[in-house]
Amino acid sequence: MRMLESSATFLRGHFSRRIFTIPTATLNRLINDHLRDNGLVEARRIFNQNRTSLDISTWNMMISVYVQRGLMLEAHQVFDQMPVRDVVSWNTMFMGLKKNKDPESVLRHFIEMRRSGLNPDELTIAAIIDAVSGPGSKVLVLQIHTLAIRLGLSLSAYTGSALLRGYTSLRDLRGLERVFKEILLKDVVSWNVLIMGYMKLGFVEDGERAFAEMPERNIVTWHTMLIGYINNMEMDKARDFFDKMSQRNVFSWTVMINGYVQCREFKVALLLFREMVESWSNRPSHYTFSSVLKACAASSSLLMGRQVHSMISKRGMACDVVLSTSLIDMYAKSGDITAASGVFKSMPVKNTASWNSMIGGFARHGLGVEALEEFERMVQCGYKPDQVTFINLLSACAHAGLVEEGEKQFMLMGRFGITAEKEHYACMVDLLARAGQLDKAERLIKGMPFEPDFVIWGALLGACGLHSCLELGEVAAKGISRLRREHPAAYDVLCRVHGEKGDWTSVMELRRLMRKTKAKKQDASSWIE
DNA sequence: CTAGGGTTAG
Repeated sequence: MRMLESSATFLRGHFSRRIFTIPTATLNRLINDHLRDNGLVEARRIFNQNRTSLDISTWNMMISVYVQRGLMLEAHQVFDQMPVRDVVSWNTMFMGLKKNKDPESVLRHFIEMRRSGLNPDELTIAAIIDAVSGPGSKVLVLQIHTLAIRLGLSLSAYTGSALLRGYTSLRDLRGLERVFKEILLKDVVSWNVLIMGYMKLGFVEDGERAFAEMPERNIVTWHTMLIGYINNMEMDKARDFFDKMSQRNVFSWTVMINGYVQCREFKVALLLFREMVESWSNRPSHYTFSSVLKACAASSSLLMGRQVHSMISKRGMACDVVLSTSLIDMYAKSGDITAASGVFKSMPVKNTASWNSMIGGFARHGLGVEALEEFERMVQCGYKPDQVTFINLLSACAHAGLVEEGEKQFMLMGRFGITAEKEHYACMVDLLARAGQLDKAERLIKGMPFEPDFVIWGALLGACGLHSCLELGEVAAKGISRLRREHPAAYDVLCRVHGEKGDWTSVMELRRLMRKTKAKKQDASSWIE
């Protein structure tokens, strides 16, 4: 390190007096050494001082470093100042923009690159395909594919894997298989992406066939299959596959546990987590804990949640924003609002989701005033509320009977650039109807910019039950039955209840059922039997 | 000098 510093000083000293060129390799090594030692600032200084004699690879390396650290502003700055750019410069920028989740910019820059007369290479094609992949961009994927063919790049495994992803995003099975056949030397990644494509399109058996046929497999292959089974809701196959895996790591366990969470098998998820911990084979990661906390929250397993919390602390695991937010949610959903608030207060860094969890927690506990206060603090701290914030806030008002406050917040949503969605209207209908302002609720429904859905009619119906308003209740019930084609299962429930005319206790029952459906909650049950 | 595939929060 000292040697590096002295050589930097040496270089600086000479440059102020004379002009001579340092070999590119030396400069690159010097800058690189500084970067390795975290001396980004120093590296930049050397870079700036030799600006006039820099080799293009040095420029590219500088961009790459910024990109890798997520400093896109700096990367852009260097990129803009380059006297001349090559394909590597562009590719590095594409990767940065992609990491920054800015596909439009990737496309914009690509057009600019083409205008400058440079030809794309494999990496370029891959980056562009990823940027234009998605529903409704069929033409672009096909065009990039055409371009790749014209440049003779479509046969490579690298470009091929991107094209496979592109056709998967178009849900084009034929295209997927055609591209795969075109790849000259198929490597393990090509096969993995093919399997992923089959699984995403729902062709589980084709995925299995490819898995059997492929010449070599790695752990990602196994994970691709596992995730494929889970997303196709083949939980038995997934578990069977998981049990047969020759090697397992944290990722494998987490995927399996999270799979059970996704299909609402919370107890099984927690049992598997326990198995993982007791086997001492792999240490849970942030991902694992996050999934497990979700399972605790959804099954109101407060004791288990507390155990997980202390596990996180004992392991000295950095409690990041995501994990803390999971903890808040877990505590709030399993009834310990004090603990939720404690975690929230201890967070050094918060984001919108953390605030939402906290406000949602207050709502759940009927603490409308606290929710409103927390919302005020959120805005004062400069955090931007989003759709979810207002759903939570309005439902807090509804639960606490704060009609005027709720109406006020509903009106103020636009000031934050948020337009009211169905969920917000549902909260408002619930709020007004519960408070007995049934006419107002009805008028709100009529004035909505969309058709009322099951939840909205349900809220109204329930309140009609509360306030013994048969007439409007009939309207709501009819509204629900009109939706029967969309919600056959819900209609069944309704018919069962509606058979007993005038029995509003049953309507309350229905309303409870509907609320449960909306909240996607499992029956409250404890981890400790 | 750039390097493709697998998972988290409301």
